[in-house]
Amino acid sequence: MGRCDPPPVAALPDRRLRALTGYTLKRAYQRLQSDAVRVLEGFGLRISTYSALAVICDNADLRQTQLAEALMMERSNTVVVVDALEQAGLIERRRVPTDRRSYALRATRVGRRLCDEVTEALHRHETDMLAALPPEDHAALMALLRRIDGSGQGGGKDG
Amino acid sequence: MGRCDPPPVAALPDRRLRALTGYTLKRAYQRLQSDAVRVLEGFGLRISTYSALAVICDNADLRQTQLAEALMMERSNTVVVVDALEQAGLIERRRVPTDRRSYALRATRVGRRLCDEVTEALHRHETDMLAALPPEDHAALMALLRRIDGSGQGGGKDG
DNA sequence: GATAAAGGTTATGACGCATAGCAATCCTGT
DNA sequence: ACAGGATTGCTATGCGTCATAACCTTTATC
Repeated sequence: MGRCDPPPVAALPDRRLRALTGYTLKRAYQRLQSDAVRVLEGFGLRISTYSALAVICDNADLRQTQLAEALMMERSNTVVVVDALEQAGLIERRRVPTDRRSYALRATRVGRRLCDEVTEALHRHETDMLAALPPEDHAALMALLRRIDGSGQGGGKDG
Repeated sequence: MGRCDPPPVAALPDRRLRALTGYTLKRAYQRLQSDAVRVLEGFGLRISTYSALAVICDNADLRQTQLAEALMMERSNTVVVVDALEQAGLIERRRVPTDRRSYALRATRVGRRLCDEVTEALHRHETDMLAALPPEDHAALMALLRRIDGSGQGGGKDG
C-alpha cells in the first residue's frame, strides 16, 4: 500500500493564513502574475518593462522620475527599465530644451503598437483566468481592490 | 515661481494599467504587504518565516515538502526558512522513526505563542488598513479572491 | 557666485523565486 | 536480497525585484 508512512496533513494546511487578507491577496495575485509573465515573455517583455511602456504610451514626454512615481518604484530602478525599452526601439529619450537634466520619454510607433497588442493579450488571458467570476463579480472585485489601493495615497499634485 | 518647467502628467498616469486585474491586484497587495513586513519586523520575523510558522503550528509533524506545497514555494527554499525558525527556537525538527529522510516539523510552545500573538497583530493592522471597507465588503473581497485562487488548484490528496 | 535641490546614473546588497545537482533513504520489482 | 528508481532534504547558483547610497550634471535659490 501507499509508502511507508503517508504523512498526515489537513486538506487546508494554511487555514490560519487564509483568514488574512494579505495572504489571500498574495495567492490570488501570484496566479495572475505568473500568467502575465508567460504572456509577456512571448513579446520579449517583463512586467516591469510592460508597465513602464504602458505608462509612457499614455503620458507622452514624461520624465523618468514621474514614471517612477506612477509605478511606485525607485528612480534608480527605472533607468534599467527605460534602457531596455529604448534599446528595444519601443521608446526614445528625448532631450527637453528647458531642462537639460531630464529626458522626455516618448513611445515610438512600434512601441505603441506593441503596447496595444500586449494589453489586449493580457486582457484576454485575464478574462480567461477569471472565467469563474461573472462580469459583475469581476467588476465588484476591481472596485474593492481600488478602494484598498486608493485609500491612503490621495496625493495629487498636478502641474 | 514654480521651477523651470513643471512637467505635465495626468492625474492617473497609469489608467491603462489600472484596467488590468493583475495590476490592480498588485498595488493592493503591495500596500498590505509592506504593512505586514513592518509588523513582522517588530517580532523578528519575515513574511516567509511567519507563513511557515503558521502552517507548522496548525499542522503538527508535517514534512518540509508538505510545508513547501502548502505555501507554494520550492522545497529548496523551505530549508532556509525552517533553519531560521529552528534557530529562533520557534520550531524543532524531529526525526520520524518510520522515515529517516524526513523531519517532522513541530512548533515549540514559544513558537505557538508567538504565532498567535503575531497573527492577532496582523489582523489588527489589516482591519486598520482596510478601515475604508465595511465588514461586508471585506468579506465579499475575501470571497472573490478565494475564487481566483481556488479556481485552478482543486487538488486534494489527503492522507 | 555659493549653496541647495532635482534629474539621471551607477554600484551594491537584501530578498523572493526557480533550477540543477548531490547524498541519504525509501520503495519497487525481480 | 539486490538493483534501479523515486523521494527527502540540502547546497549552490542565477535571475528579477526592490531599496539604498553615492556621484555628476544641471537647475533653482539666496
